[in-house]
Amino acid sequence: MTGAVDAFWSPWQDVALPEPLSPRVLEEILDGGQAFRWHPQADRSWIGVWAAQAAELRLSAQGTLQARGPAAAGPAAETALRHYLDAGRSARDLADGLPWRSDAHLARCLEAFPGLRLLRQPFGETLLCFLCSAAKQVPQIKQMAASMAERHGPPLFPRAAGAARHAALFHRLPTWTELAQLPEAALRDCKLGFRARHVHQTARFLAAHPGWLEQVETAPYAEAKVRLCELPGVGEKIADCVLLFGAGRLEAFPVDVWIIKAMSRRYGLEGWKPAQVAHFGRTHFGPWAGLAQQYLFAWEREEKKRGGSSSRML
DNA sequence: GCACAGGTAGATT
DNA sequence: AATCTACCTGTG
Repeated sequence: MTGAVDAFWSPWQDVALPEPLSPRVLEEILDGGQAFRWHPQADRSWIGVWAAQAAELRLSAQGTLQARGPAAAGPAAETALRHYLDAGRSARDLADGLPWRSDAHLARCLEAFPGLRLLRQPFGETLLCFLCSAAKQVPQIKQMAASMAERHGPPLFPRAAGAARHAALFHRLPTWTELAQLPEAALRDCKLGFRARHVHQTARFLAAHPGWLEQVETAPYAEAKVRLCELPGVGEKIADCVLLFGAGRLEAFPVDVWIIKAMSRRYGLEGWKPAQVAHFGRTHFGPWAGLAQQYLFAWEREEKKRGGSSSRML
């Protein structure tokens, strides 16, 4: 006998991942700056929404991942979740292709976050979230995404007992077509600030160019990046984030201030410009440079959280 | 009160 | 071609 509240969710099911995860690594995957729509719950589970999908994730004591979705979502949801998590691919095997044997710092990053993986997020909403990311920290980006979804994205499910607790959560983000209908002021009301103009103009551009986004998503990396940079508010960093997190292009190597600092401190690249760091990263880390970037990023964030003192020496 | 934040684009050296 | 600066807004 389960209560009415739990009738909303399907039973918990194992999600077979190639590697077990620690709570710390799961947090880094879901809340470490690649996705902005996962919310930690009091019981250490995570509730998240992507496209028209919703799921709750938790770890067993053994570090295996378990998931449940809205009962109404049906069996296709499991396939969608496995794709989103890129569950068929081993993060360890992928990371093994990085030059950790000759790079001691990278080696300790890989060791510190075993199983850290890149998500396969929907292309369009990855673009939207990273257009909002300029000069913002993760909690604020999450706030903007939540606000846009709640106000301008339709609810995923009819009101149900279980959904009521998280009613505000269970909206999908507005599509670019829907965004094109909104006045810029509506986006400013979602706390986007000057990013509202970028989102608005991008939406208008995409509305005027049907199929553009789909073409860019499947174009070769170099071409896709050039095209993305044509959008207002998209520069090299955001283009690389969209391609890495929203199109599975592991050769994309986004260079933000964290990576500048990391490369400066750990690799002695003091005073290097972003474009120089990007070139170094691509050549040093190789075809999966974007994966390396995620490990480096996780390391720096962790150190800051620990109040790392070495970050200020030299 | 004010600098700063996971950037970009246009102006100014 | 390299280096400022404005752009919104919450947080410290």
